[in-house]
Amino acid sequence: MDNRAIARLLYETADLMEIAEEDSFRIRSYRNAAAVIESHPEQISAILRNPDRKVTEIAGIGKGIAAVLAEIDERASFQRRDELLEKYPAGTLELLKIQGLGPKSIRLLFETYRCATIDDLERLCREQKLRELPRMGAKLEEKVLRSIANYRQRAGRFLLSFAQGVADELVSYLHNGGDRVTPAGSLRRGRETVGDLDLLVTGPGAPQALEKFVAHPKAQEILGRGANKASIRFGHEGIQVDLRALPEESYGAALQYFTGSKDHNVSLRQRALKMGLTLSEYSLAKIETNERVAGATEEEIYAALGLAWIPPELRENCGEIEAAAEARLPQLIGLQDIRGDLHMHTTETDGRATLEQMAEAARERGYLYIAITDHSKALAMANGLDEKRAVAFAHQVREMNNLGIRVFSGLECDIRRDGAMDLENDALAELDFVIASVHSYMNLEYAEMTDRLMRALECPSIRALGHPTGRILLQREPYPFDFDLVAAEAARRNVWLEINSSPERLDLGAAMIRAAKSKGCRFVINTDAHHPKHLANMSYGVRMARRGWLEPRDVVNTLPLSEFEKTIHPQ
DNA sequence: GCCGTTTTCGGCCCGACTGTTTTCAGTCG
Repeated sequence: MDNRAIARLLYETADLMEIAEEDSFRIRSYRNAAAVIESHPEQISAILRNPDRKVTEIAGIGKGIAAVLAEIDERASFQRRDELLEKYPAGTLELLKIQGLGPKSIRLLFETYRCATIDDLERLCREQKLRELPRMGAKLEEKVLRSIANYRQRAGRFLLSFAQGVADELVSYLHNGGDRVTPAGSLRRGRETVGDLDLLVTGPGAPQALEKFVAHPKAQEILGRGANKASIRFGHEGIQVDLRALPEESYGAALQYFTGSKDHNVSLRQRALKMGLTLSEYSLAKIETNERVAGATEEEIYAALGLAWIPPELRENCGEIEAAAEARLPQLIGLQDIRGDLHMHTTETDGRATLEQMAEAARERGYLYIAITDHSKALAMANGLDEKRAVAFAHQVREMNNLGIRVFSGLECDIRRDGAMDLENDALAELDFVIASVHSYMNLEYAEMTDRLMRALECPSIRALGHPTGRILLQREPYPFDFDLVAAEAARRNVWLEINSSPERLDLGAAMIRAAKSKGCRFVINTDAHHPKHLANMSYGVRMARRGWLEPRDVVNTLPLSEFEKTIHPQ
C-alpha cells in the first residue's frame, strides 16, 4: 500500500472518530500523521519492512500510530477503523462533504433516522424531518438541499492534478518499447477539472497495451473491451479511463479529435469543408476523391488547413483558429520561463517546512528568487503574524541570502471585511513584497465584496492580489464581485493578479486571465506552497496562464532578478 | 495520540458567524 492510500485510511478514520465524538486531540494526531505520511519522501511500507528502521523516527508518528501502520501493512485496515465502520457505515463519511452539516449533526441524523447516504439525507430534508431535531430548522433543510444539488453536480469530476497523476501512472505502466501513449481530452487541454481520461496508444505493441490496461491491479471494473478500445474504472476514486489503440497513420488525426474541445473541432471541420476537405478522427481527406491529405501528426493537419499548430490549451474555440490563420497566436509562457515563486509559507505560520528548507528547495528548482509570504494575524488558526512578528521575521528572512538564491521578505496579508489591511501600513512598508488575500467573510453581497476589494487595492504597500476569486475547485464557488472593475483598478495601480497554482484553487481561471489581460493587468504565477513538494505545482499555474493566452512578458516572475527588483523597488 | 520534558503528564488553536435559540451549539476557516 502506498503512502497516499495509507494517508487516506488515516484521514477517513479521523473523520469517523469525529462523528463518534472522540477526543479532538487524538483526532488531530491522526490527521497530522496522515499529512506527514502523505508528504513523506520514502514509502512507509518499505520502512516498516526494514528491521533497521523505525517509523517512529518520523515526527508525528509515535507508538500508537506505528502499531496502526503495522496493522495496515499487514491487512489494509486496522482494528479501530473496523470498529468505527461497524458503528457508522462508510456512507456517513460522504455526508461530511455536504456544507452545513458537521460531524455532530451527522451523528445525530444517523442515530435518529439511520441516515447514512446522500439519498437518505435528501429524503429527510424533503420530508422536513431535520427541523424536528434540536437546533435544526427549515433554513438548514434548504441549505442542505442546495448543497446536495451542488455536490451532485460536481460529482464525477476530478482535479487536474489528480487526473495528471493517474495519466502519468498509466503512461509509464503501458509504455512499452517504441509505443507512444499520450493523454488527450481535457487533461491535455489543461482544464482545471477533468471528467474522464482519454489515452491514445499507437505502435506495434498497441494490442498488448489494451490487454495490459484492463489487467491493471487498480482497475476496479472493466466497462468495455474491444479490439481497438477499452474502458476501465480506475482506483477507489473511480475515474473512468479510456484507452484507444490507433494505427500510426491516423495518430495525429485521432490525437486532434480526442483532444477537443468539441467546439474547436466543429469549427475546424467547418473550415476543412470550405476548403473541400473533410476531417475525421482517421484523417484529413479531399471530399471529392477521398484522397488522404494528412493524419499522422497534428502539425500536418493544421498546416493542411492553413493554420499554425495550435497549443492544446487554446483549443476552446475562443478565437484561436482565427489567430492561427493570421499567424498571430501568442508565444505562450512555459514552465521554463519561470524565474521565481512569490507566495509560500513556512513553519513561522502554517507551513510545514522551515524558511531554510523552502529556500533550498526553490534553489534546487533553479529559481533565482522567492518571496516568503506567511499569513497575517487575522488567520489566528494559522498562527498569523502581527506587526511586530512580521517585521522581526522579515529581518530573519533577509539574512537568508547566502543560499544562492535571492529571498524577499513578504507577507500574505488578510483583507479585512471592510477592505482594510490586517496589518498597519508602517509594518507592510518594511516588507519587500505584500500579497493581499481574502480568507474570510466570503459570503458578502456582490457590491460589498467589490467595494472591499477596491479598497484593498488602495493600500500603497500591496503588490499583488492573492487567489482573487477565492474559489475552491469542486467545493466552493468564487465569491461574487465586479471582476472587470477590480481588474481595471489593479491594472491602473499596477497591482498584479495572482494565478495561484494550488491544484484545488487554480485561481484565476482562464477566462478571467484573458479578460484581465485585455484590461492591461500583469500577473504573477505562485504556488502558495506550504511544503517544499508544493513548489512543483507551478506547472499547473503555468497551464492556467497558457489557457489565458499569457506570454512571458505578461508574468512578472519571468523577469531576471535585477529587473524584478526594479519592479518591486522602483527608484 | 504526539510531544517534550518539570521522565509522567499536561498542553495541544481559536474567533466569529449562523440559525437556532432565549443563552449557545455547531460549523467554518
